Amino acid sequence: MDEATTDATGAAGAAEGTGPQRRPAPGTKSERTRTMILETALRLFQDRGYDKTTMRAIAQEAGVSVGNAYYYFGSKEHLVQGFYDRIGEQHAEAVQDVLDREKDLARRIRGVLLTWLDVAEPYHEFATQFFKNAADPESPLSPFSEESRGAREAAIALHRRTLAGADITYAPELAEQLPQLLWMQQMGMVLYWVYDRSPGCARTRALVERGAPLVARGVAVSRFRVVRPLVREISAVLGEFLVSSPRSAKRGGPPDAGTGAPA
Amino acid sequence: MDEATTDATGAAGAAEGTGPQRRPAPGTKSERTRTMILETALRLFQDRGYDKTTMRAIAQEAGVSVGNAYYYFGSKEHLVQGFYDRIGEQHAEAVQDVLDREKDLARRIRGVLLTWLDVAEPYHEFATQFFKNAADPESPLSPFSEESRGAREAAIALHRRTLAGADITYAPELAEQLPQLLWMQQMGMVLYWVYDRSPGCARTRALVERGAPLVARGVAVSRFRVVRPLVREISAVLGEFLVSSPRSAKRGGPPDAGTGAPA
DNA sequence: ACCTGTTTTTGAACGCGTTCAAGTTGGGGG
DNA sequence: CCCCCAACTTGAACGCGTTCAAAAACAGGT
Repeated sequence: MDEATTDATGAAGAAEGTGPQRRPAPGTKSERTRTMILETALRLFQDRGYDKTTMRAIAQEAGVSVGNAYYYFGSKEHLVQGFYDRIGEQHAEAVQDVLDREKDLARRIRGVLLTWLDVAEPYHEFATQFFKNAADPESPLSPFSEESRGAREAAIALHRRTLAGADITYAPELAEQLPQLLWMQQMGMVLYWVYDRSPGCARTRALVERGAPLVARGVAVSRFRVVRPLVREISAVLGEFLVSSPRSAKRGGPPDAGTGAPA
Repeated sequence: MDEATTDATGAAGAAEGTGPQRRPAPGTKSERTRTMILETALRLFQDRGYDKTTMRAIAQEAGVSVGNAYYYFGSKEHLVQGFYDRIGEQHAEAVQDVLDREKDLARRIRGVLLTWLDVAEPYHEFATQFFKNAADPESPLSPFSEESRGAREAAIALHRRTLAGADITYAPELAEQLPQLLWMQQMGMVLYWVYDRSPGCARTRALVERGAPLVARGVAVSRFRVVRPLVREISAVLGEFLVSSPRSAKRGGPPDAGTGAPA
């Protein structure tokens, strides 16, 4: 947190820490140590929960020293990044089925979201515990952070495919922002999911069942006369304030979110 | 966090901790100590930020011991609750002006939100730091938590007045959920605001300028034919899944959120 | 005044995430 | 073979939030 203290050692003086913090060449011993630590951490997280898993325990279980873990991972939070990627990949794979089969937008959205819930289910309890870190704007775990960009764009791309393969027409002005909107809907669902304590996350599932057709209808309705100016304006605002994939992050503004209760 | 360890002392065996944790009778010495600690904490938070303010510093500055601070406040987070109430009250007061003057819904919403930004501005940096705690479902700071219920319902009531005093008609089915929807819009804005690093939070203000009329128009449009079934369905879903003021919290489901942008 | 029980207050101690100066290893040039 | 520099590894130590047994202050009742 304090950049000042970091380079107190002087010495190398390299900007951001001394360690590698990024994957070393595969096959090397270093790489094996790294994945050993990561695997151990993820396993313990899942077993005991995030808070109850101590860095000391991770290190011991992985057969290394505490300091060594910090050589490869900047913080405890950085260890969680693995989950993002893992879930994202599994989701993308599991969703293929639905996208191939279904043509109806509502069904596609429903399928994509429910599949995500299936994939993420094992991590539910664990997710609850580290969710707070994810919400911290400074944290690399934030879905809006630079570090999460990869996972985020992959997810948005997935929603683009969801829309592309559906047999509907909607206001063309929305074409660009819609995938992001769907992604935000997903983030909303995740938020709900994190709070959800019903068995099997039944409530979240119910929300998806009800919400998906609703969103699909909203999209379909966007081409009608009465709402057209509204849609046009919405589109403009979204374009200006939404998380944009290529640009932003340079400008003064935040990475960001939307106006409130969209979807 | 571990209830088990708490009553290891046995003794009193009272359920939730030994201390009072709620306001003692006013006027007593105890009460003065309590507010002394609270005031000191809030001051230091604002001066140095949340993370850099240590419990030891708070205790020392307030002229008590660390343990004593914990006698009155269950945790560091509990000390922040004061901000919620304070901002809420100041907002409610500052907003009166706008609600008296304006009749147009868009202007009213705009005014309410911008006023909030004005009131909260001094705490922006500080808010960024403890926002992560607020996002934790377990935390008493969560806007959805039981402990925040008071502040939350007050805020929703404020939005109810915002709607009531406006010269528009909208789909009657929405009457019940609309205030909550506006509250969620506000939560969305807060999310954006927390991430916003532009000077004077100009971007958040711009978002409000653009978003407020948009939301107002959305509300107005709700009475048209084409969207009527959609509105009806939306209303039903919201009613089932939104944070409800009186009920919920008993049922199996989560305290919860809506489909859209998180809080 | 004194005993008695409750409320308040203390500060040392615990376990945690994290840091750092010092150590070990490994491999390439003399 | 040895030396050297970088990559890697160590574990004690730091500062934090939090806990707890014990001390102090207080309030009646006798």
